[in-house]
Amino acid sequence: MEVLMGHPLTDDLGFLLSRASGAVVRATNTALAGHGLRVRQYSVLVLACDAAEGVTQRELADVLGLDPSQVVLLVDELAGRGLVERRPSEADRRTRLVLATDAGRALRDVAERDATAAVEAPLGLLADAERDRLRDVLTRIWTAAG
Amino acid sequence: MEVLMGHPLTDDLGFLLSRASGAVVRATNTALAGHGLRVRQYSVLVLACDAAEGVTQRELADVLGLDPSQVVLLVDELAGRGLVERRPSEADRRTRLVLATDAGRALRDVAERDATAAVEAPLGLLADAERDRLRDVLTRIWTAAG
DNA sequence: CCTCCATCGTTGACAACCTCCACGATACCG
DNA sequence: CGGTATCGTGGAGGTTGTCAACGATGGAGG
Repeated sequence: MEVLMGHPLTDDLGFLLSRASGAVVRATNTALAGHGLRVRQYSVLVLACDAAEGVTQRELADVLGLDPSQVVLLVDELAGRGLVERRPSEADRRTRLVLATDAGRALRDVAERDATAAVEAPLGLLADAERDRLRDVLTRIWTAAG
Repeated sequence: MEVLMGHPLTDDLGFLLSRASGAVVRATNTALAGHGLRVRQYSVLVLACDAAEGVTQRELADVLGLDPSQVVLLVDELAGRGLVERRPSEADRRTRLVLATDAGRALRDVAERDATAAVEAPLGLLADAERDRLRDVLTRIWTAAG
């Protein structure tokens, strides 16, 4: 069918996706700048804090949708600040488990407050049901694109 | 209340947004590579084709959420390939209107097919109602973040 | 008319990011 | 034991994001 609609581009889901994502990332970055963090680093830190047994860098790359070589640099920066540490895995000596330090967990807690506050403006106006629905749709898009 | 939920990061809308966006942009970029286009350029081209009277570069920057300096380079590349042209505005001589050429419109048509086909995998599984809802939510996020 | 200030496009510099390729070390399979 | 695959790492090259200037033009107020 595809009869006349509004602006072709502002109807394109891919465009709307990247534009909204850019805005949110921008806001989060400025909020995290006070802690010397960028969103990428913050994401790695959260994942490290979240995994009691540590996370493989390969797992980080898969979850974040990044190239493994990027993860190396991110973990380097976090480790250089003592927020995470690399521990060799006993099960598979190729992998190095990334674990959050106490300093890392502490920073994550305070940074999380600022991060959520920063996206309160764009995302806060969504109803709870809408947020759940959006979460579901975005994860489905991600898995379908894998 | 904020009681226990799933993975903290995979519940973060900002993260899900940027991850899904990255996947879609990646797919679109590889699809457009055959035409020598990237998503940015393609977006500019679409907007230029869409505006019969031409678009100001400032308008392009606003709609795309980009820095004006980026728009300059994008239009340069498109103009260098004869896909768009810059015409001085009579109303405001500071601005230069970006207009699509016939070649630009022709390329846009064929590129659009490949672009939509590329995102068919991640976005095709969404029902029409879901897509409308997603469009609405994403535009609201964008305007709220402005 | 003239002055002050805002806006548009443009340029340049710099950091961040993405993509790809290659390598050593280790694991796994036969 | 030999061949193949995976993990982390490094490097190269291109793309994007951010910011600060600058000249040219427009617009408002005296």
